[in-house]
Amino acid sequence: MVKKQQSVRSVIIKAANELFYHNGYEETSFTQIAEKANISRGNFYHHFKTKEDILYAIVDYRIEDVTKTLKEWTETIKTPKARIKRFIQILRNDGDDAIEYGCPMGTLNTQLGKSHKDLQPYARGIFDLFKNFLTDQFTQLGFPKKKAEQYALHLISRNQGISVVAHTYHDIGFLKREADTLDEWVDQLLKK
Amino acid sequence: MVKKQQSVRSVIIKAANELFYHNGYEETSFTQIAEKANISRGNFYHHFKTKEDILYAIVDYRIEDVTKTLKEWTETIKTPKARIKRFIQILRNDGDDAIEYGCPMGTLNTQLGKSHKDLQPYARGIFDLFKNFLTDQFTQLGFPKKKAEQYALHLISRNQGISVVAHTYHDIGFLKREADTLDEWVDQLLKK
DNA sequence: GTCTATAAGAAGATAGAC
DNA sequence: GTCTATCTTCTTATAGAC
Repeated sequence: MVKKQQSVRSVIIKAANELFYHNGYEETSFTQIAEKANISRGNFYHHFKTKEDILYAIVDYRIEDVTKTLKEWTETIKTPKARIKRFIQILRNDGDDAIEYGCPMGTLNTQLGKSHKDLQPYARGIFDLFKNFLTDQFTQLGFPKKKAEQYALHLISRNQGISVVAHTYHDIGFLKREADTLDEWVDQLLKK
Repeated sequence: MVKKQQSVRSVIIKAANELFYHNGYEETSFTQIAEKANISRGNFYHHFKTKEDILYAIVDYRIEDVTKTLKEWTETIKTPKARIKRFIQILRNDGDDAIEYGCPMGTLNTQLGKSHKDLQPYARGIFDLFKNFLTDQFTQLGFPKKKAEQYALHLISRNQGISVVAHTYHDIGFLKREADTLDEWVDQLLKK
């Protein structure tokens, strides 16, 4: 069985993506990325001209990844309510990483909001994917567009807060308890 | 009227505190701090031996500041419920800064959680002040210790989520709407 | 495309004069 | 205590051989 050859560019992006998530953007050097990707520092510059370039590429990579995931959810999960609950389920599934490193989407935005304000609007595109997806679900449940959007942002906000506190306290129990509370919030809202 | 002379150490801490909040820890250089504090780079090292030293000093400064604030709240605000609502009110009062830079407490922890894992537990001390304060209020309202602590963390979590999303979208309307929703949550909880 | 070698600059940190 | 001058190390980035 032949494993599909990954392009060097793709290997670099995946290495950098993980390093940025674990150690932060500013704290990650080209040396580290090159080592993790098993290429020389010089070769790196053949694929990416500046450090910002790779950040853009990483955001694109994540957007592509999330888009694929949400498309799959839409196709395989039948009801809007179940899709909303699937979003909440991310907290439990990725709980260990969230405890250790926070939410990949949230921490990237928080960091860029300080060090690279020009790039932050671009990174916000990942939030938009979830926001639009959730808004769609609430709209399909009969809520007017504006209300649907507010509920979508509310859910994302709760999700982000849980990640921040769970990360700060390294508390997986808190995370699971709050995920349950979020599920209950959805149940209450849709019971009316 | 004579203005009280601030110590150089205090001036450095305040300058660094603002720079760390606005631009991030790793992104702030000694040159920037020295410029803002109007001292030479060399003088800086007379007061702080390493960059970590100043981070510890900043956390101490913030802890002192928050401790003073919470003491004042306890003395001037009569009911536990009103004190809890005062916590929520922070969102509205500091909304403009939150939109621009996020929550000072949350973003510091998020950043240290990546770049300086050893320092993060120290910075968590600021969270603990609010956590203990809110736990006290819920306890005084008759909730058992464990439940009181869970509600305290729930409130902090909601507060953090609101800051992250409001910062990401630079949306003050969202922040105010969600602060109102949090107030309602408290009303509902205490109505029972 | 991939490499080695190296440049140019900024960072944190130190030494020592005043 | 405060300054200027300097050191060392690490960073991003480039040049040019293969």
